[in-house]
Amino acid sequence: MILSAIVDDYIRSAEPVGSRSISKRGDVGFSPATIRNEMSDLEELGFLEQPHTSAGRIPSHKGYRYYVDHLLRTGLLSNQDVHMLKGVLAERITEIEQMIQQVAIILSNLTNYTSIVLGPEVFSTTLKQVQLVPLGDNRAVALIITNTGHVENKIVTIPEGLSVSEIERTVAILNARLTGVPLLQLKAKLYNEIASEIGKHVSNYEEIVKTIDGAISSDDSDNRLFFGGTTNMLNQPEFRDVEKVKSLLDLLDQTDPWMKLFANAQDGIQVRIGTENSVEAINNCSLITATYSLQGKTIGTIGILGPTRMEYGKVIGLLDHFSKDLTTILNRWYK
Amino acid sequence: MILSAIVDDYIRSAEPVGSRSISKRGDVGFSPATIRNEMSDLEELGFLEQPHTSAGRIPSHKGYRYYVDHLLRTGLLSNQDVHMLKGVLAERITEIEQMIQQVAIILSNLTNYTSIVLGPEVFSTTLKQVQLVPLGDNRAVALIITNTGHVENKIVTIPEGLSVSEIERTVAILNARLTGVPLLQLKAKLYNEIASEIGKHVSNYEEIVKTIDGAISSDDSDNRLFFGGTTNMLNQPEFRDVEKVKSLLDLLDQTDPWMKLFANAQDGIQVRIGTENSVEAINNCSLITATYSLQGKTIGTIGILGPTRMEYGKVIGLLDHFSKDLTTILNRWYK
DNA sequence: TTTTAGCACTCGACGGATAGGAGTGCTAAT
DNA sequence: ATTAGCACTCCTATCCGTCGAGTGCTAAAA
Repeated sequence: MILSAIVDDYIRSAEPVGSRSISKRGDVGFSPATIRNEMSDLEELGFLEQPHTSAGRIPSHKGYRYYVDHLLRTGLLSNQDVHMLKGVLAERITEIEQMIQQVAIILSNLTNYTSIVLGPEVFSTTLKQVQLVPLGDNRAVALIITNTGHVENKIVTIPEGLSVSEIERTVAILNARLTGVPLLQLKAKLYNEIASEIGKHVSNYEEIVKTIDGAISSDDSDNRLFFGGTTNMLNQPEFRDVEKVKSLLDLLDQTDPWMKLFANAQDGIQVRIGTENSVEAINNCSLITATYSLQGKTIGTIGILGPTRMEYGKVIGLLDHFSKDLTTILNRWYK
Repeated sequence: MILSAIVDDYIRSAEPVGSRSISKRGDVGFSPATIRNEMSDLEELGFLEQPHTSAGRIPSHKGYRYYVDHLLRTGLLSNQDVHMLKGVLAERITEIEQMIQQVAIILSNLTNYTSIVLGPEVFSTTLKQVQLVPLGDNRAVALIITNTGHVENKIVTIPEGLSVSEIERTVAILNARLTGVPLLQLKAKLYNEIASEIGKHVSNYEEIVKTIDGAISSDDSDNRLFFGGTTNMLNQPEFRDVEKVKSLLDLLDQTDPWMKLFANAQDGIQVRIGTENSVEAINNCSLITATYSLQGKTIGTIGILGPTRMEYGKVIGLLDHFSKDLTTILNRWYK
């Protein structure tokens, strides 16, 4: 009970909390002296730490962990929040990416922290259709359409001396053989199986295979990561130091670290506190993530990054609600 | 000569410069006392200011302006820089936007300031071709291809009860009548001229005009602005205060202010110092811009944002070189 | 045995005082 | 016209004393 009170207080004030202020709150019916004794014990057990002698206590990582695992009462969403959520998700949006970006913005607005949203994962996204649209000048637009409704276009140069019927046949083969194949496997499949088949129908197939290769090697791996409210972090007192701001912003500019952080995401809500995050720049932050899915398969992650001193209850409640709503909407949409 | 020395020194050290340190530099052959007299005069004329009595002087906005207009010797690019530049621009890139983004990154790396690049302007970009690619399910991908080589795709829902030939006819009309029209005028033209013509050939033309409208109203106005090295600013001593960092970063998140700042860009290099920028958050910054063009028409802007205390000579030289190279390459490419 | 009151002690934050130094402005000499 | 010299100003850093929040311990109370 005392640990819970300390964490709550610290989350609100960002300052070491002393025995007297706990006692005065009313929900703990003990005198400061008693609380002091307990706090001393809690410190010995590793749940609290003291910035210096004769200062109040602040929760340690272990303390936060215990708080999250055992003491937390997940906050219910306010009506206002739910209403806002409904409004956004109800909008008819044609592309999944637009929606994802919207989600990132809303999340950061509601929490005042930074949100990170990972769009549909490449390895569960499959090819739905390939289209080639001629532009003249030996150029064409290759359209790669995925099962998540995303359309990607790429300009390709068509090899010399290829007849229209040859091109049509090639596209037909691609569609027949590659539909339903995960994007990540396209390349392997192209070389292992399709290339030879194309060779049967088309003359200089080496050139054309190379062209296809260029078209399908997607370069949008970094388009899948969206951030919202990056400057919200600057409001937190733990980022009053410009050096820390810089290292965080530099991190937000990169893609790789986030992929690693999100890679081992299990289904459901996950809370990683401080050094539990493998990236050093956010060792005094906590990252809470939730997954969303399509047709029973997890396809993406939404997350909130805040200081370790973040409002776990509220954020967990929000992410839980959000991820479920997102899943529902996506599934209804793609039926 | 003395003003020049003071500005140079201040740019390097970021600290008020005194008479003694100027005298010691050697290139001004006077004693501190003489320099003091001159400095006093310069202050009276408004070129210098004193943070407080008995501190050194720093250049005022007027001082910077005079320095830039009359005293500046544009720094030549180092061989290294030129080489790096060539390397990037030589790469064969299929989309103009990729190149623009590359440019932003390189600029910020070379200068250690923040770069802002405005891609091909909507009002000089014209439509080259419209294509409709059916997806099944009453859905299709509309492709909008511009003269700058950019392809945009949008998913549209085709109104019920429209025959294939009707659709084909509609697209043919669009291509015949809209090719060469600036993107910004598409909408007006659609309603004023095309709608009635479509009406002659197609039954429920209201629905289809609405669909076309949805497809051509581009939402990528914010895709045209690229930033590079946003965190570079944090290295500058004038941004040791988190509040300033926040107001700058908030500004970088927006699009509108930059459009306004870039709107009245004339051809060639333009230097705007401090409060000459209409946006308050960058009143202690300078913005240097240069334009690039295609077929003689200015189509975009590249710029560097730094503290007023920025290395004008180096940056101006770099931007000049860069914008010319960019123009050359673009023109060669689109011939 | 648990809880509480009392008290001495610690340590950081805040404020005033002081010394040092960089730089100026003025005057008189060169 | 330039320079040396000197008094003066004002910022910065440092030291020191005070204040207050908070602890830890001991002894008394429940």
